[in-house]
Amino acid sequence: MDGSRAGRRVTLAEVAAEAGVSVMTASYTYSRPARVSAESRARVRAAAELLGYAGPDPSARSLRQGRTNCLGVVLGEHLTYAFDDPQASAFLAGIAEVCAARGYAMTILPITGAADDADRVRAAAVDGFVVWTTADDDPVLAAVSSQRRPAVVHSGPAVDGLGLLGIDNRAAARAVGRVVFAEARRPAVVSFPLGRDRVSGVVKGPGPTAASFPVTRQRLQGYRDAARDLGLRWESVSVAVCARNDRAEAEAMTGQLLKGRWPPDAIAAMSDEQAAGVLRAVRATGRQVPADVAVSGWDDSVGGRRLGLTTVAQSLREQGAACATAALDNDPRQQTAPWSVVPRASTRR
Amino acid sequence: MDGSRAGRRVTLAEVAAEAGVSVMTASYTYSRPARVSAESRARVRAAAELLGYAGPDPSARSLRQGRTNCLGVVLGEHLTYAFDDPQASAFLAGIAEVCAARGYAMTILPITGAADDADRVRAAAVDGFVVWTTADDDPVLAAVSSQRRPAVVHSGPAVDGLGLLGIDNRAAARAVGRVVFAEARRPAVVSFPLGRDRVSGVVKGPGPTAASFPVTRQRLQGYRDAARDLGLRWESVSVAVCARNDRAEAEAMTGQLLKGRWPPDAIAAMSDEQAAGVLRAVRATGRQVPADVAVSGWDDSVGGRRLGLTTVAQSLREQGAACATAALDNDPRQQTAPWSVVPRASTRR
DNA sequence: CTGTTAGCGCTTTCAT
DNA sequence: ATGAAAGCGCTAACAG
Repeated sequence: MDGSRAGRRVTLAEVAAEAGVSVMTASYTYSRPARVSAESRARVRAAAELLGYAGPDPSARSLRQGRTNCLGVVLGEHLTYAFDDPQASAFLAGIAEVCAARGYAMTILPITGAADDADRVRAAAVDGFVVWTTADDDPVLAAVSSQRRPAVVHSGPAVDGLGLLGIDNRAAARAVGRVVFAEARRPAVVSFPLGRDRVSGVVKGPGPTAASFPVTRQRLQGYRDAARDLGLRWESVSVAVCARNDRAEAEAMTGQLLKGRWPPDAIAAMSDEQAAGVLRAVRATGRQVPADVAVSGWDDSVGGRRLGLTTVAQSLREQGAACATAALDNDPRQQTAPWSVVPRASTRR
Repeated sequence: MDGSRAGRRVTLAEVAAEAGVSVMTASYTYSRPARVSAESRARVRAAAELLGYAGPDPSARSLRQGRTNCLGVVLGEHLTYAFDDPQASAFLAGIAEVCAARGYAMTILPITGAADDADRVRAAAVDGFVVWTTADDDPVLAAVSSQRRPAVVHSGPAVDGLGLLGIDNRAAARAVGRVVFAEARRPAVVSFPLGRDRVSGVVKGPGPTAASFPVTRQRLQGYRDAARDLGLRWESVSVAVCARNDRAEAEAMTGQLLKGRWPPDAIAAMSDEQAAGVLRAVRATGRQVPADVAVSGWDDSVGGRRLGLTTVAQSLREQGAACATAALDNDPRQQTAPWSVVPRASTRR
């Protein structure tokens, strides 16, 4: 079972000896070749080749230089799930772009929701962190914060001393809510989970602290603002909380809403993915969109565009890039990213 | 611009001094707490808290222990694109799963296609590599191979001494080709790019060495096998080579094929994403699927399922997990993953 | 352009 | 249960 690729390490000192030069000449051959004569360089290269030296040991170099050239990415409890979420993937792509441009590697930390997550954050050989949005009570936030390394949290929660970057979710939800709830009498929301327990179910007009995911909380507040702007009672608005950002679950939850005593005539979802499920469920009951039920999504995805979904446009890719830049530049400011409402045929105006 | 999170490092020695114990007692407090008396442990913890010590420095620990607890992932020239590709994302999710379970971090290397890619591979502080399939002539393969660390290449090219894991693309293409080309007289293929230059265009019956991406090459060979099995001349089969795995480009290329003098009556694509574009282009000309044109995809994606696409099912997620396991276990074997043809309504039988 | 010295922060080894 | 010594492999700083 054991392969042959565990050979004893060759050191720079051995290469230098073989080449008949000092260790520093060998070292400079790799780190600053211009400072070494062409002849020495050639001898060092030849010796390295002969001995099978694969270049300076990265850990030793990191220890000496005091930096790793790695940016850490904390995906909260999502982990593998993040790769399934197109928005999270776009965010990672943005980080990857910046890392590639600056010669940094991108270290994704294995968060699982278990108690030892904090240890893993502490054990990460990285120069800074980008944290994908998580819940207020997520212990990895404290672990990141206790490191003396720059970190930026995407979309919250805000942590003292750490950067924060994202859109104004409340304002965006209010804006799109006004569009989707226009001319409606029984608005409803299909929501992301409220907290890390990811309990699903329908609640009525949840209060401003019902959700511990800041993104969910702020969007709910924005939808509430929109409802009130339009003279609608938030307290009677049904919010179908889904455990995951998932088309199938949104479809099932919408089916429930439509079977209720007060079937909604406008549904604001929190992603285009969810909204696609909402559309299916609405049409499955023979209702027309937007005449009978208006629907809005979030994220302006390719799929949503095809479905004619009114949505909130934002660039997770650019936000990922901006988070990475801020983390690598040790810039702990709060930054606000742009967004816009894209009205399409799924809403009444 | 500079934040306050660049404080001087606190060392274990300082913590030990503050706690009034030896450095080793402080060290054991972190690495093997059971070997330290409860009292010493408490004093060390208190001293660490007081001084703001965030735990042993990962680079120093890596240097001393000779391992990093990081698995490197090489995405070839794709990099950011990999996050857009659902199959690559699934593969990464599989790797992430294994890494999380074994307490490893997952380091994605910043490959850009530039000349310094090899340096970056060499500079990676990782214990092993998983390489996402690339072209025969990709220089990062040599860079990975020259490291004395275990590595597994997904789907090829095969590299001496490195592990190899993937499905038998040729056999799978032959099998699905027999289904989609059945009863056809003018089969065609919508293909991934042939080489790293990613030139697009239509070629006729390309030979078995036309492609330097092994996956593309093997699938083309399999489609050729299938054509010949059915008594069709491969030399007259049009292969529309796309630059990217992308719905829009496949749609455009298919449009070209259908406008030609010998419009195809069966089209085998290399992904469900491409096949979705093929379907749109076919239907845009008023043709029926499969009566006028049979279509097949590859990967058994959720979207493909909805479209009723005949396809090849494989689990990239499981393959990612298997690659990670093999790399971490230093197991350089060649392993073959399972696949199956899923016949659906987009083909004639 | 090249070499010497010192030490990055930690853990292995061996002793007590 | 605790500690002293040694050194992982490399490069910053300085001297020649």
